[in-house]
This record gives sequence, C-alpha cells and structure tokens, in this order.
Amino acid sequence: MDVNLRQIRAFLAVVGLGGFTRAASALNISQPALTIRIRQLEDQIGLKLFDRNTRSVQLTRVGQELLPVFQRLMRDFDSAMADIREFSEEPRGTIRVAVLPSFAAGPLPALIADFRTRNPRVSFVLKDAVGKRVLAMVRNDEVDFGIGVGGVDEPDLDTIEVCEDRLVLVYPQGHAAGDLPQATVPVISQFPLVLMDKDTSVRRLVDEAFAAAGSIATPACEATYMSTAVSMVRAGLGLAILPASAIEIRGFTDIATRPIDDVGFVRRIVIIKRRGSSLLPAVEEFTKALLAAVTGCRPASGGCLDLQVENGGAKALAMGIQGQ
Amino acid sequence: MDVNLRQIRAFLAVVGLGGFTRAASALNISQPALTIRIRQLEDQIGLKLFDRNTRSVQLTRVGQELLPVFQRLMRDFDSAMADIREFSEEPRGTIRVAVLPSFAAGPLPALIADFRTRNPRVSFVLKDAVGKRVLAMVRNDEVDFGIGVGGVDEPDLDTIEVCEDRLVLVYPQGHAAGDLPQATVPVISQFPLVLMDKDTSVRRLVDEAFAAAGSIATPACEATYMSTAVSMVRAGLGLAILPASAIEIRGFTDIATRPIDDVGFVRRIVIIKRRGSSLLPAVEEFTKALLAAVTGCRPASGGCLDLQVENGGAKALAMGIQGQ
DNA sequence: TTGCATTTATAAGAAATCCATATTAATGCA
DNA sequence: TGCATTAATATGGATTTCTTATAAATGCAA
Repeated sequence: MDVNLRQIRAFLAVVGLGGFTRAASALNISQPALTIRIRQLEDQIGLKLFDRNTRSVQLTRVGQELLPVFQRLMRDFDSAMADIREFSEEPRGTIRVAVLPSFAAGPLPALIADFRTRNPRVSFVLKDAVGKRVLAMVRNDEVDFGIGVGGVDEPDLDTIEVCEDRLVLVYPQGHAAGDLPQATVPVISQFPLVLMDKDTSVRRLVDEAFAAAGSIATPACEATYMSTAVSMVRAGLGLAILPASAIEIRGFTDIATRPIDDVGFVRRIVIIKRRGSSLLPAVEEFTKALLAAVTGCRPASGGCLDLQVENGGAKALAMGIQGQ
Repeated sequence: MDVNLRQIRAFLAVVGLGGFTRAASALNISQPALTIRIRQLEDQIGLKLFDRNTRSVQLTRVGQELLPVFQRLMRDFDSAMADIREFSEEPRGTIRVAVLPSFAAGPLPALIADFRTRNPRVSFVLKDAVGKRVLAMVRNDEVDFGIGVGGVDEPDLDTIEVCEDRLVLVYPQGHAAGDLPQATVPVISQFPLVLMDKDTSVRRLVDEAFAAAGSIATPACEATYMSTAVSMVRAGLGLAILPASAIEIRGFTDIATRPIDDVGFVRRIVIIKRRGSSLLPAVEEFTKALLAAVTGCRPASGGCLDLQVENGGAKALAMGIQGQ
C-alpha cells in the first residue's frame, strides 16, 4: 500500500470543495488528473471513498470514517513542515561553544545576550576550556564550534580569524616597570614574573615569545587562574603577562598594564570548526554576528580586543564587561 | 515546499543503516536514485541533513534535530495506514439498519450476535420501523440498509430477496377455525377478525389478499402492536392474521396457528439499499451473512422464515427466538 | 419527452519525473 | 602508493503523470 500525500490532499480537496472540477482547479491540476489521483487512492486502500456520478459527489460511509484520519494526518504533516521551515528561516536550537576563559568572561556574554534578543529560540551551552581542550571538544563534536587561539593547523579543523588579543604586562601601580622607556623581553626578564600554568595558551605564547627573543621565561610564581595571577601582582610577588582582554585585570586601581614591545606577545583569537561538518543555521548566524561585532577590532584594521573604539563590536565588548 | 513520504523514508533508511548504499538496497532502489532523493529532500527544506563523503555518512546537527520529527511523522502515517487497511480486512464501524418489527424481534438478534462474535469491532444501530418508514429511512441515508417488505419498485432503491414470511391464521386453541378443512378468505371472513393497523405492511397485505379473493377485510378489532392482537385472540375477540415469524404468537399454549389457503397471504422480506451508494465493508459482510443464514428458507427453495429446518439459517432463527 | 448544461470518466499523446547502468571522484587502509 | 569502498555524476531509457480532447451520464427546463 503506497499512499501519497498528493492523493490525500486530493481527497481532502474534493471533500472540501464538493466536486472534482472545483477541487482540480484549486489544486492547479486538470480534472482528469484529479480523477486518476482519487482512483489511485481508492485502489491503494481498497476502499471506495466517494459515490460519484456526473451530478453529485458524496462521501461513502468509509469516506466519512476516514476523513478525520486523513485530516489529522495532513494537519500533522503540514505543521511539521512549518516547523522545519522555521528551522531555516528563524534560527533555533542549542548552540554549543567551547571558549577560552578570557573570551568567555569577556566579550562573549554581551554578544550572546544581543544575539538572543534577536533570536530568542536559540539557547547556548558554553564550555570554557583552555588551549588544546577547545580543539579536542570541537574535534569530538562535543561543541558546534570553538573560540580558541590561532596557529592551529590541523587537517580536520577550519579556523576563522576573529581578532587579536595582545598580551600585556601587568604591574602594581607605581612600580618601576611603569616608568621603563621600553618593555622588552630582556627588560621584563629582570623582574620576578607571575606566569600562567604550562597548560594554558597564554603561557605557551609567553614561552614562545621569550624564546624568539633569545630568552627563557622563568616564573617566580605560577598560577592556573588569571585572577590568582592578578592577586599575586597586587601582592607584589611580581609582574604578570596576561591577555589585555582578561576581565580579571580590570576594575583595579592599584595595578596598571602596558603593551610589551616585542613581537610575539599577541595571540590570534580564532573560530574553530570541524571541517566538512554542517552546523545549525543558528550557529552560522551566530558566528556571522560574532565576526560582524568584532569588525572594528580585527587584525586587518589593526585593532584588537582591548580597544574600545566606537562601533558595534566595541560596544558589545563594553557591554560584556559591564555585564560581568 | 513539497516533501515526499518517499524522501522521508529514504532519510530514515540512511540514518538507520548508516550509509547510502545499504539504505538503497534496503529500499530496493539504486544508490544514485537514493542520492537524488536525499538531495531533493535537502533542497526542499533548504537544510543539509547529512555530512557525507565517500567514507562516512553522518547526521548534521539539523539532521539530528529533525530525525525525531520525521520519525514521528512516518510512524503516525504508517499506523494510520494500518488502521485503514484493517478497515477493509476486518470489518468495523457501525451498521445502521431499519427493520420491520417482526424481523427485528425475530431472527435478527441471533444473526447480529453471531456476526459480532466473528466481527467484534462492528456495532449495530437497529431502528424498527413499519412499512414505508423503512424505505424512507434508507432513502434519507438514516440507515445503511433496510429490511422490509418486497414489492417496492423505486428507481433509487435496490432490493435483494431474503425470504418469504407467510401470514397465518391465529386462533384460540380448540376454536372451530382449527377444524376447518380449508382456511380460505370466504371461510375466514365469517369469523370476527382482529387485524393490524392500516399503517402496517401486514394489514396492507391482508387487504390486498382479501381484495384478490373478491372480498373485503372487515376487522372486529384493530391493533397497532402484534402482542395486542394476540391478546385479543386469546381473549376470544376474534381470529388474527399475523406473520408466521412474529415472535408474539410463540410460547402460548392456548392459541394455535394454521396457514391460509389462499395466494397472497405471504410477504416477501427484502433487503433494501440505496442504489449507487457504497456501504461499509462491514455492511456488505453482514448482508452476505444474513443471506447465507437464510439460504435454507429462501423463496427459491420454497422455504420461509417460520420453517425450522436443519441448517445454519434455521438455527440462527431458533437462537433468535430463544434469545428473546 | 427531448434537448441543454454540467460534471465525471476515458483515451491518447506529451511532458515530466524517476530510475538504473556505467563511470568518476574521493578517501581510508594496507 | 595502490586498492577497496563509497558517494556523486552523467545519460539514456522506463515509468509515471499530466493535459487536451472527447465521451458518457444525469439533472433540469422547455
């Protein structure tokens, strides 16, 4: 038994309009085509649905009994299709993102809040993770995409540049580091340093930048969390090197930051996606919105995340900070 | 958006079997055909459902979200189709019948009981009605068919002979009528008669038979219900002329019956259906069963309803009587 | 009763769709 | 690097579906 939706639609049209000719024109087919469709349906189910002659078309008892069945079937089908259509037209679903803690605590909340006012049926699951964990979660399909540090070159992952995030020197207000004419690796190395844990992308970057400058980063203290590192700086244990975007260094009057005058003290923030993996439309929308929001502070325009220029992206960033 | 059931089935097959080739062979189509079907579906809904290359086929996030929707849709559809199939295979529904009171009180209950043991999902609505009311109810589609008296010749109604029902003379046990060599109209006319109401088919028949014999039926008493007529006979008010099948004349030891030896004192019981009107399969089944049950006492074999011969029909009749 | 108008059914050729075979391209694995 | 497997593509053919034209039936009106 191979009943078509078109056959069912034809049946309902004939019932609704009370005749083959009218129903056929409503369905935009010729009357003979409709006659055949109805006959096919009747043949398939082995039951006569209409008693018809040239003057009248009437449901049989069987037709009467089956009418509500077919009606419900078509209603269900059409509403399911409407749901599916909304899927592509109005983003919805759950977006799962793996994010570096600094980004998760920084600009992301404001971006999400903004996105959700425009797409209320989208929900988010944020997993903050350091360095390689972001990659792993993307690869294992635990998340739809990741926001991590650039420089990955895995064959199964695609990256999209988002922005740059400078590493800055964090020092106590009034510290000698603030008065130096230049903050370079050799100069910095002379102070005790509070560095991040070896597992973090920040530390990897610091190590690489020191190595590039012919030096080795030697920590006086190590911290896993940036807030801990900041506390150490405030306690006078040393100078920290942290992302300029890090929310943890804001809001304190007793510490200051300054850029580091060596190449390499910058990390590229990228969106990381599995190659050849289709995402929810909502995810596409969101990454688009994310990129648009940071337009003003993307590498091409020389900006980076800690810039507070006047544009949507920077505003979103500011909101994120306030929101925290 | 014109999504097919075949497309949905194809989608579910690919999901279930994890590959196009396997799914195609399960669907009894070629792999390229399946590829096209899936692409059609994706094009129709504007969403990619699988991430596929030559080595792996995996649901996209969208596919994962839509899978249960499609599953439910197919399940609903298939179960509806199974219901419809049962409609033709196992009779079900409500059969509405208009029946002469004598038939309704006589053989019908047993027939229905027997039919319902074999077709438990069929229910009955019995409307007992006299003479022309049966015709009217059939014509107005108040009932699926009627059981009435033959001789109707309406262009919009079909009749099927069921059996004959003799009219018999009902007289008190020991009454002189029992000793008559012949019970003919002239003889009967000499006794006071208890006749049925003018509206009944029995009375019409009696009037016609008397007229055919050159006489006029003159009632000493008239009754609307047969049980009343019987009571009148038992009270000695006269002789009644009633259908041999009438349940009201059975079970009494103080009355007796005998056939009337004139032509015309027989009514043909027929099934009456609207011409060109399709019935529930259950109705077709039931009328078939009805005709089969009365085979032994149909006009062709010279029998009639009051015969108690040894066959299914007669047994059903007997059951009907006991059942009352 | 006879034509008329309306409506469904049928016929046949045309259009569209769908499908199967053969082939290509891609990709993991040995 | 070659092999085996699998999905995508191309193409011609088969099937289905449709439209147009026509026939048949039926209620209605003259």
